[in-house]
Amino acid sequence: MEIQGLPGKLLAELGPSIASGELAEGAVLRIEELEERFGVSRTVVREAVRILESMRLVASRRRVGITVQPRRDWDVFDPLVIRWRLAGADRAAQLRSLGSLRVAVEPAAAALAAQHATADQCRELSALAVELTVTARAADLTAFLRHDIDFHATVLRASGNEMFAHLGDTVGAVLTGRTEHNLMPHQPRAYAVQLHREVAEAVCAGDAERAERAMRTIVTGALEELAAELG
Amino acid sequence: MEIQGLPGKLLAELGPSIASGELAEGAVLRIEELEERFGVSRTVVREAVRILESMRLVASRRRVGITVQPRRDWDVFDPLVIRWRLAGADRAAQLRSLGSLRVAVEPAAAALAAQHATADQCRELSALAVELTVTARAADLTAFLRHDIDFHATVLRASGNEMFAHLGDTVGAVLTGRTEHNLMPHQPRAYAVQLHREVAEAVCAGDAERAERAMRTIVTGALEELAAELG
DNA sequence: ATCTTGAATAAGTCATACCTTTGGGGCGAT
DNA sequence: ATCGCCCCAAAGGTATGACTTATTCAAGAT
Repeated sequence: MEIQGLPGKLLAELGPSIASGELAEGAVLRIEELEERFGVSRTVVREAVRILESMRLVASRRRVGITVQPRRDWDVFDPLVIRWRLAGADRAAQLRSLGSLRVAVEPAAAALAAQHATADQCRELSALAVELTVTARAADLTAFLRHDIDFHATVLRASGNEMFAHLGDTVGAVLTGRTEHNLMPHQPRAYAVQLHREVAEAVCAGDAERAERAMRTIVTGALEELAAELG
Repeated sequence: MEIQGLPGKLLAELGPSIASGELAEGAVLRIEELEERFGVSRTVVREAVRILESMRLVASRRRVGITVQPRRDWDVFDPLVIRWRLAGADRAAQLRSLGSLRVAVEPAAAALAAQHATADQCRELSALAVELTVTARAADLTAFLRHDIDFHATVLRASGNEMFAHLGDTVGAVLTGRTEHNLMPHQPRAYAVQLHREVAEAVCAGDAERAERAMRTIVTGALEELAAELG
């Protein structure tokens, strides 16, 4: 759990309820009601609500209560909101949004990585590319996933752009979700693995254009598979 | 102010202090100290701190206090964090990050917009392109800025991707900051204006490739100017 | 019908007491 | 002198009750 303590418990309950649409836009909660429902004090309820408010999932107004806000107001970049949506009924929409985001960001990150990656990061990318090849061949999806996440996170980090770097976890969540819901081929496609190797090579060689192209192929491929899977 | 009430006051003070580096990584605050400093109750302090914690600007530990977290942990996509950084000593770095993000996202958004824009959005884009032309010629920077922000926000919204759409405000903040700090030519370049018209046209014509290319030219140009300006 | 006013309601704030965790110092054993 | 254990104090975490303030809604006046 991200946020600790009792407020975290409330969040873990309320956040997903709202993100999944179970608590629809306009639904009203009251502090007192939440106190009773969770058996906690006002202090705790208020802190949890404040956090939801800062994510714009809810708005609190006097004499009215705590009302669930329309989706378009939600802070869709908040890591918790993303996780909650991925876990619930909104999963498909969230995956689509993130898919497009990846298509936009990851190729650009790869290009920057080719210019800014440190020697260590190059070594790590190369090593991860090897691991991907090995685990793909062995059809070890768990290890493959771990290295795949690591690979993309490393590229994003190597871009030298802090905002790109922060998308590492989010991309990780997407990949995890994809594997968990069997949106992945039973054995990773050799072609995709080959592209990862190419990204690693190009980044290490400082070839921004090739890195970008290879990465774009990877993420557009992923997006297409996703679209096919989700209809 | 985004977050209302007394906790908002604290945030408005603490957030910028941290974002600007005035309160450096590792600095320790105590609840009691903040109570006295701001003349508010524990409840209020705690709620403000909770929010800072959810942005990962600080972490709270028993027996230690509230410690400022290293930059790399910050939730750099949080709109408030972005605004605070833009307002303070971190402005240059934040603008650079956002510049790269724009280069990645806006062309992709323009391409999607060409496929998904509604008739209304097309009309709005066209009208805004006209306004840009007019206000640029009149060297009315204020009106130009307003329409420029609106233009980019509309393209992002028209992409049909909620995450892209949410970057509208952020891009607006960047453009505002650029104008306020005279990082803009005294009169908007005719060339840039022409590119906006081209984006509008291409989007309305459903020509994704041309829309993407024109938008890419705009944002890479902005990034280059920024780099030149900031060294 | 419209405006005013007042009462009811729910969030916002405060003060205080108490619980829980944890870092660090002191003490003893080795 | 060093190591390890234990206990205490410090600071955040939670609970509670009283009070304040804003806001809605409706009743009554115009």
